[in-house]
Amino acid sequence: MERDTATAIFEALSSGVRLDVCWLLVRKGAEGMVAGDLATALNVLPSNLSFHLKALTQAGLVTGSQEGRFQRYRANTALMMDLVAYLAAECCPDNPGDADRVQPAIALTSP
Amino acid sequence: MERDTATAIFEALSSGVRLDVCWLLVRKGAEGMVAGDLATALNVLPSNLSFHLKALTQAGLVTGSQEGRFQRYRANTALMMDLVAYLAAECCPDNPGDADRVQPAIALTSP
DNA sequence: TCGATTTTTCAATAACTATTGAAACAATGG
DNA sequence: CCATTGTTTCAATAGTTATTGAAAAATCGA
Repeated sequence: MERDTATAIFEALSSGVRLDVCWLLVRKGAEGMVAGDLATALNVLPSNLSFHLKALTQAGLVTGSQEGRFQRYRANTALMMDLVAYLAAECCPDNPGDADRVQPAIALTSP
Repeated sequence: MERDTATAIFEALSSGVRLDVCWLLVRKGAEGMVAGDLATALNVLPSNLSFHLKALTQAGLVTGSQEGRFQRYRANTALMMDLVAYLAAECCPDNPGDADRVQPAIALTSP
């Protein structure tokens, strides 16, 4: 993962509302959630949620698809896992340069 | 890790300069780096670097210690690994609720 | 088609962030 | 004690971000 991609994703995750959206959508899996239900569940104004969903979409963390007059959003778990791998690789003190060796960094947190 | 802690860390990592600082300090390990050397290595004005180091310190990602008239900074790799564990736990679609099962999320990126 | 529903866009505002150069502060060495 | 070195603070500026309510756009059901 490139540095600018990483910073864009981190910026997208730097808001409580957006973090809530992401983790809620992750838990919903392939089913995802419709914008209105997300707004209700998170107690956020629809216009404000739309603002945050746009940011998350531009970062690639969620995708939206139209269903009639509803807009369904789903988490991009593949990108999220890419981020985990990137972070693990960079945080591993004896960094190998890419994300091939993520195990050691994880092992230290859950031996 | 609590949500507000996570958002604070993500915000700290949402700048290219701060990301560079973090990964450079991680690679330096316990030796760390002096502020001036960091500024030179990253080609950033000292006053600007100080601004970013302050942000990273407040987020807990780096620590500073005085050495004579130098200020040495080191990465807080423990917190970084906590973040990896948090992310992995939240991104794992069948989220167990905490960071105990990070392996499955990793395995998908490097089978 | 008409009215209702869902979502996005827009405008206005307030607050925050990054950058720069100058000044201030702190510590050292002569 | 003074000049120098390293770092931080400050002020000014420009750009960005979050929030709200109103309006607009899109879709559906009757």
